[in-house]
Amino acid sequence: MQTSAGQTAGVGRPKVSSRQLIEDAAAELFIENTYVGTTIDQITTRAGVSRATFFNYFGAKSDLLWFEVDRANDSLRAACAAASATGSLESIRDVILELAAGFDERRVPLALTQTEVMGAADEIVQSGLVRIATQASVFADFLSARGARHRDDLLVRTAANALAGAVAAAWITWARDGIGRSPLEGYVAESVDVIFPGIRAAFESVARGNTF
Amino acid sequence: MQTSAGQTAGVGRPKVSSRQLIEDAAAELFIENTYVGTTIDQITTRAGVSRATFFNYFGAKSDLLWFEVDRANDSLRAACAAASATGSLESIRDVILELAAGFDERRVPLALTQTEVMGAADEIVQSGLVRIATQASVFADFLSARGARHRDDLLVRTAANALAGAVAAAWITWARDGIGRSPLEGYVAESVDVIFPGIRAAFESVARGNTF
DNA sequence: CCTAGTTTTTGGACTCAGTACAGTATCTAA
DNA sequence: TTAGATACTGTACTGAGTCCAAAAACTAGG
Repeated sequence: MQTSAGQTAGVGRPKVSSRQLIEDAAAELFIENTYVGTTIDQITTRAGVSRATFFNYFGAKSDLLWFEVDRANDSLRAACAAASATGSLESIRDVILELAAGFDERRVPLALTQTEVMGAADEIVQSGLVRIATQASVFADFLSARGARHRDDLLVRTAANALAGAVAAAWITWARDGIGRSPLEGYVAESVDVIFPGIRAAFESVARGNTF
Repeated sequence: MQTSAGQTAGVGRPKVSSRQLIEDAAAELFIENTYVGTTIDQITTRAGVSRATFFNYFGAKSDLLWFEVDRANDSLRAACAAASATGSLESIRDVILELAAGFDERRVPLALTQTEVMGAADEIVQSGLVRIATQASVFADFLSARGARHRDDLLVRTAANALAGAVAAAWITWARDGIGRSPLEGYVAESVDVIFPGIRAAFESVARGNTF
């Protein structure tokens, strides 16, 4: 769950490229033996690193499935923080679409290649759901800042969850459509636009002082 | 993950009330030692049952946190199946509200009492997310039947996820509001009505043959 | 060169959830 | 009584995740 940049300024024992080694070894082994059929021991052995080191870099085995998404979520959080200062409520939509547009089409998350192979083990599903929830949390922060409402407010939570659900639907459908699909951005736009007008209306209604 | 009704028609060794014994022992121990601080061994020992029996009744420790919700989801699935034969798209809203109205206000899921005590361990969050995903899956089945579209269709998925997200937002906010809150049904209605018009419109637009 | 301080890496012991399965207990039906 | 069915138990195993003390590799300062 860490994304440590690892800028060792000089002091202390320097990092070996452990993180990258582990990621690569894992990617190989997942292809050979599937995610479930691969143990952390095998990964660290192939990476030429001790098992304990694994947990210096990753909080859980399932983190290996979601680097791309985790990085994307980091970008999302940054973009939201920037937009929440200046932008309107509408800007959340823009941020979401930009993120989708900027996502490297060729780097489909490892997780999704795994679900194609086998029927998506519980562990994979759950770790994916965590990422969706994380995204919802980012949305909630943005919306509560924009709407001047509490983070736990029903409207904020509803909007955040619904948005995250819609985005997830788009990403999953896009991933399932396989090679030859149209760009991710279009999927996300379609999906979000089903939901967004209702959210906009609700926030405007609240802003006008109607009870909610 | 099972909810076996356990109607032993007669043949075979009759069940002792193992399931109930386990549930009760767990509820006690969770209060005494919290969820994370309780092991399956302790639960089965107090229940006077072997550890192996635990896994005859529950697929995972976290299932103990969600009986009520799992039962509610079973009802939901049944109601959706019934409604998908006769009702309109609108009936999904009715089903959701009925479920909320029928939920025993005093039986707040064990999970939520746990998150109050401590900061919601990952395991608890994840098992909760699984329930939300299950609900989304039920919605997707209904919507694909009603809309004559495939279960993996982008619109179906979007609507199902957004609905599930909205419902979850309502339940969580309701639970957090603690004693003295207004009925759950009101929360759910507010939440769903932010989302639902957009979904209705999208399905109608599709039904008219517009590209989506 | 030596030393002190810092950070990464390692090895090993541990807990606990979840799986597998063979064997036993308790019931019904014939 | 016996055969078949189902519920329960004991036991052994795998593997994820935690903890911690110690070693390794480096820098800076004397």
